[in-house]
Amino acid sequence: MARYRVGLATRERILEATLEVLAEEGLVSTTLKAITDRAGVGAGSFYNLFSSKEEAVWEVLSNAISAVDPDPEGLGSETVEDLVNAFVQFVIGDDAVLSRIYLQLAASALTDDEVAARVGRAQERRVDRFRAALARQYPDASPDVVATHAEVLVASLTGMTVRQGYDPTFDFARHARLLPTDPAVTQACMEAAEAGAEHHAAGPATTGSRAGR
Amino acid sequence: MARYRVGLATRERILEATLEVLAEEGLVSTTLKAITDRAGVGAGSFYNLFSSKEEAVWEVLSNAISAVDPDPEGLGSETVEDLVNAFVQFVIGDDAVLSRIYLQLAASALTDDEVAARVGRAQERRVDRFRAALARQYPDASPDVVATHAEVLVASLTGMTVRQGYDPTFDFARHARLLPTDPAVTQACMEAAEAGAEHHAAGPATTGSRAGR
DNA sequence: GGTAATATGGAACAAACGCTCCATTTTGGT
DNA sequence: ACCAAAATGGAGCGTTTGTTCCATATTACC
Repeated sequence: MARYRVGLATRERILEATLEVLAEEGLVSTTLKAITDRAGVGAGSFYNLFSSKEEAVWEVLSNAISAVDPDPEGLGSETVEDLVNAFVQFVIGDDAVLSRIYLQLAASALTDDEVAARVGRAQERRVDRFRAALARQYPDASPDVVATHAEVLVASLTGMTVRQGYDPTFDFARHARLLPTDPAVTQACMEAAEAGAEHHAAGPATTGSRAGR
Repeated sequence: MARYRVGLATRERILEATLEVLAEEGLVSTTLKAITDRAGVGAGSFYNLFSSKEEAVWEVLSNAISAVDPDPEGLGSETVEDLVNAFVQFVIGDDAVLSRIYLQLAASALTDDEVAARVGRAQERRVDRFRAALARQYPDASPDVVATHAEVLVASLTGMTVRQGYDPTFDFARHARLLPTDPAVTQACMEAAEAGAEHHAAGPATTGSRAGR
């Protein structure tokens, strides 16, 4: 829709404004007026470049989604530490707005199937990369344990991102780097859980079954 | 505002409808018409009982927030396992709508300071209960390690709740129960991280410092 | 059963929403 | 310099939002 240089320039300006407004106002509260005001353009200019508000928003959101897992070049040699560090950068780095938008997305996934599908795919890819890195670093661990461990790892990072969202004093980087990377931890937990389940099956067991020291 | 029995009854009906609509439509997309239609009342009746839409919504949200940590009676004797099980019930139990609303809240905390404050307080209470339970079960662990472990534990559960949000096939209960409850895990991670940091300080270290198997 | 307080549904309101339309200006190849 | 194509800002469209107003119906106490 844009063929002159000025048009392409304002297009970029609009996308930038959309990103900022999304981060500040949230996904549903982002209005067209807020976008055009910040970009310094009229509604006519906007609709000359985008067919709808949704189109501009989705273009920004797609970038946010793919920005979670950067450096596709390092695929196949990255370590778990590398992936965790990339996640930390995503949350507290220069482009931290993206992680805020990502959380908005996760919330709207609850009520919007299309969003759920896209976020789900992105998250799946991320878990896969963690799984691959874990399998590379711990070749002796069983695939099942590695898969579960990757799942828990990504979930923990996501949860800390939420925490960081409403509590900016939370030391995200420190906590993120303290997550266990060794699948042996998960293996131990699985065995403990199994033993606990048997123990549970043995006696009727009240809800307050103590683990003790 | 309600003094007759019929008034109190419709008030309850409206709150119930609000809860349902909130869970289905999300926090921002919940409209007054959706609420009144589902409750089967006119707008006049609504404003006879509530001074604004926000008031009804907040009343429901407050309940959702406090429902995260039930059974205040068990305070002081509950185990970590108990707390995890309570969380699992919160997410996949009969009142699972509440966990959906809770996620919506966490997202709006990003753009609304009042929401952030309330969610933050609730989360703090929850971490405290985990910390207390951990300290009870592992009296030999250092308070600092226990605190960090509680933080990581709650974050992991929250992250899994997000996961469950956009992927209903995710086995929340299984993964939740596989989380490490022993603070020794966190302690080991802290020591490993410290060693890694020293190692990092020693050599200029590329981003790809391998952990090895 | 009379009566004042409360409850009820729906018409009507102003504000905000996404979007269209259009007169005007700017662009870029000739 | 010319001119068709593209870019621009803003008035205004229809719709939806939360809320108010009010005539009527119901309630509960004497």
